[in-house]
Amino acid sequence: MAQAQPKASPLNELCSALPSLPMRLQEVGRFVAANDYDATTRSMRELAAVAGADPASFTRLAKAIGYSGWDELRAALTEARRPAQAAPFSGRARGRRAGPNADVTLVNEKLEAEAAGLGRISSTAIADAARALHGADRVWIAGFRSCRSVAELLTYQLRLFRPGAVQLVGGSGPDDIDHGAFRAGDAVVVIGFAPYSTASVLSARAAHRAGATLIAIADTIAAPMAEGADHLLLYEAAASPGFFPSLTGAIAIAQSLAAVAFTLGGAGAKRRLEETEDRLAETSQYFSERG
Amino acid sequence: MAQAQPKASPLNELCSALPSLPMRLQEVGRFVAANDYDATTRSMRELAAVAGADPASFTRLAKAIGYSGWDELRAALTEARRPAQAAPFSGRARGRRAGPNADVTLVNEKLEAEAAGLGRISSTAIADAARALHGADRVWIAGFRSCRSVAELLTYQLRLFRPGAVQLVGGSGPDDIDHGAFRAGDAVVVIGFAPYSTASVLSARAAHRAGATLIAIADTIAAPMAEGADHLLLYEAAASPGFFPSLTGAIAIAQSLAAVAFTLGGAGAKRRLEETEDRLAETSQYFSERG
DNA sequence: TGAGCCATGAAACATATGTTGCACGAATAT
DNA sequence: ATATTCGTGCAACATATGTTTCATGGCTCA
Repeated sequence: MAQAQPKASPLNELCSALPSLPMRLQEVGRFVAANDYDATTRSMRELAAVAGADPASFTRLAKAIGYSGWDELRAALTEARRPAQAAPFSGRARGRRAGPNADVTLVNEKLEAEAAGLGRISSTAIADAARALHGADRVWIAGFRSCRSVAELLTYQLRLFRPGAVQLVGGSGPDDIDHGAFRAGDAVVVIGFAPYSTASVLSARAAHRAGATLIAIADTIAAPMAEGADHLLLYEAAASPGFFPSLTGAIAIAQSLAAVAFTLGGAGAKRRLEETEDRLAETSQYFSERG
Repeated sequence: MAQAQPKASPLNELCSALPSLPMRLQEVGRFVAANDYDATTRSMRELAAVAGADPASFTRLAKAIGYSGWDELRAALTEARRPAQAAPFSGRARGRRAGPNADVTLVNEKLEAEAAGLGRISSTAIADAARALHGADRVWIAGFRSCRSVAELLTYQLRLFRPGAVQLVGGSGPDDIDHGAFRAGDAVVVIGFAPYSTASVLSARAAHRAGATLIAIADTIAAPMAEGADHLLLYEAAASPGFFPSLTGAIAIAQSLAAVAFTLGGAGAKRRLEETEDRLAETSQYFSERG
């Protein structure tokens, strides 16, 4: 048992220890994890009353996960919650040398670059495209290979409030691609970056040929699916280090697109969203503690 | 003339009342204002020791500002510091003012918040998880509903250099879920945020039960799939405005995970990636101008 | 079935907590 | 100059806090 986590957050060690604990302590532990702010401020007895448990359980919980008592656990939690001081943080220096922490450095740079990339997305272009999306009779979404995840996310979110009008191109496999279904009045969203998959380019061309509104999400103006696009949403795929282009920007665009389209949908969209959520909840797609 | 500030924060009323207080109470009051976090957590006597004052001063300070005692002041400070609750989906869709550029503003806010959220991802946790991924015999990836897109992206990227070892849970539909397939030595990645889909929670539990390494990507430490997780990667889903939780952070984590796992794979991973790309190119999955 | 173990709740314990009364000293008013 | 008020520290108070102990009930294992 090589538990070599030198400095884990108290909540982490709590959660990882949960499953091996007695039932009651699990409940209490979950309560603490879910209400960690109150755990640090209110008293043990108050917590017990709200959680519907015995005060002693908290002491036992603390001891069960290695602390000397509730006081010590609480102290650890408060320290973990302490707001980030405007600290000098000498450690954040950009040491680039490859050492045992080369991985961490890689991740840091990646995240930094992606955060910067998000800033270069054109919000007006997104708003325009969303209006086009809102006005379309039907919406088709095409993305293949690594872009498939973006396409599916956009499809999923749009379907929440436009159930019948949104279609994922090739949703049931490669044979499901029917570019002939595009019509004038439709909107087609094509997502892609270099190297561009053949299917995405064909989708874009078919959309253009059919007279549908073409919305391209791509990494370059020179992208093949950008030719003849009515709306072109650009993001930086190559900016971040790593072996593979980044999709963070594309995801951000997709989400913004869905969000704006939703607000344009107004009360009707809101109602349909609620209906969908209710249906999901009723069919117990969602998990609840009381199982 | 009544009070000009109808609903001032406790700290504000404290500061505005400071000048008219006795010297010693001013010192104590300033100390409380400067260390309000400790004021809510540490005890009165501890504060007195650090501030170099008498414990009674705190009680007197509270009464001087209009509270019944230190307990009441502390309670007010505690409530003021309470973190903003994450509202359910449809609940947060309301309340957005309609204007000519409301859409653009919405997008801007969203992108800004997401860029900020990326900064709070723990890169060391990702590096650790990637090592676990690298060491695993097989890798299972579970994500459902809106998280499905993240799961698919991670599956796709990992498969590029570990073709046989990576499996998407439920890849061929809901009937394809076989939690019994998890074994010790496997790694299981579960992605989810509130409201948590039942399938994801079941996957996490099955992984834990099977003795597999559980890597959870979630929005909260209190997430059900985080229980018993060997690696917990957190991102901010609720931070950004919009009708739906943001997946940008989860995508960023997935990509970083894949990137680090790839570097750990070394020359072998690089070779397999090249093989995969060559194969895709040969079968004309990729578009070329001369195509 | 019986013995032992463990989880759990209630009550008793020692202690730390917030509060209040008191004494002393300085500043102010008469 | 004396009397009074007010600010301040100290110490005692009543109480709430975290902890521990004990009795009970359910469970497992022999």
